[in-house]
Amino acid sequence: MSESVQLDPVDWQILSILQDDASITNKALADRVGLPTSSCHERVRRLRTAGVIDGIRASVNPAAVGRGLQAFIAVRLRPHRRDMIESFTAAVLELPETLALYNVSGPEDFFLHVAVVDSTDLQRLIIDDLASRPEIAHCQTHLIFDRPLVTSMRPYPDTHTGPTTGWRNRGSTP
Amino acid sequence: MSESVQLDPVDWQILSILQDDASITNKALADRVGLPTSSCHERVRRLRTAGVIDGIRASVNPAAVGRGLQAFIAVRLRPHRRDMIESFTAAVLELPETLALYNVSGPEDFFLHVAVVDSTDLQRLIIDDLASRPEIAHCQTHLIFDRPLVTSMRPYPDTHTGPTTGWRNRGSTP
DNA sequence: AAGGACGCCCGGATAGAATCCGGATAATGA
DNA sequence: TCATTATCCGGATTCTATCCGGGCGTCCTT
Repeated sequence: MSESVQLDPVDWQILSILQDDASITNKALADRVGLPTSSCHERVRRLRTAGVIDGIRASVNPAAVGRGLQAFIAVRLRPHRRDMIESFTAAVLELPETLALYNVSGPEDFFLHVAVVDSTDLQRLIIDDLASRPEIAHCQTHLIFDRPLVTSMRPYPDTHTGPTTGWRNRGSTP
Repeated sequence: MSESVQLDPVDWQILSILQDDASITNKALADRVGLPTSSCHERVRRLRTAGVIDGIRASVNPAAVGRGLQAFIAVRLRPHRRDMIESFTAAVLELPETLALYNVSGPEDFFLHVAVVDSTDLQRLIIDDLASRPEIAHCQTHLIFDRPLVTSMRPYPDTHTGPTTGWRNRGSTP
């Protein structure tokens, strides 16, 4: 399912547009990439069934719903036992403040990305919901300044020397 | 623009569905929340113009395009000067490996979220593209195990005592 | 308390898009 | 060179998004 798929420049162009705004109509998308609607539609359908596009999602602006503050909380657990890891992740994913949880290597075990109302709310979250948990040994908080700078999935340039994801090069050279 | 908006339970229900799958048709969405299509459409339109929904985006599965490894790189800069911060962020956002860049408080200055082919590729990225930059004092890499657990933006339960985002409670009680 | 104004809900009509299908065409391998 | 296969592409049909007008409940004003 996640076998690396060969993508040609038009596919990447489609991905670039859809990652930025997937509410565009197929007709407008087709016009922008210079394809008939049916071909464009077929491309998108293929990208979805291949698992390259694994979902179309609405992104909610946390600040617009009163969550003006975001933070990363680096969490270190007590000597790891599988059941403790599972109870920790289950509890964290239930919290409405949680945006994402990353299990990472290094001195910290987890990076927890949260969106809260303000610093008071963050303090409450850490004290009541995290530090009180027995499986947590240590928490370090990193406030996120401004809005995170998010980019989209882009191809390596074709001059790239490392392991390549390949190109299909379907009839693009006249 | 980012003034906190009042949302009722139906709005949150719509947000929950659209954050999970925004490719759903308005008709199907309306059926799931128990509203006529026109009312549902109006709700969604309002959520978009209010900035609560700030975009509909396709999410690309990095593994499906040959980027099987993700990592956070915690970056510490040399004594901060604004121009150095700007040159650093500009350079990082140009890298095709960059997924997101967070400017954070704490001992580290930035968390850089990247998707690369494999550990060799990650090593190349750090050595060639990051450590070589004069404004970077230190990099600490945290490999991300498995797939990150991502949740969606959810409301606080109404029993929540902290600062509330409020409810509209539009005619939900017969 | 009564009146008025505003916002929201809702059904229907129309324009436009998504989707399917068959033939044409180019790439691939023997 | 020829057969095969995958993709491209145009058109027709079905479904959807979207707009519009009326009705109703609620809140504010006086």
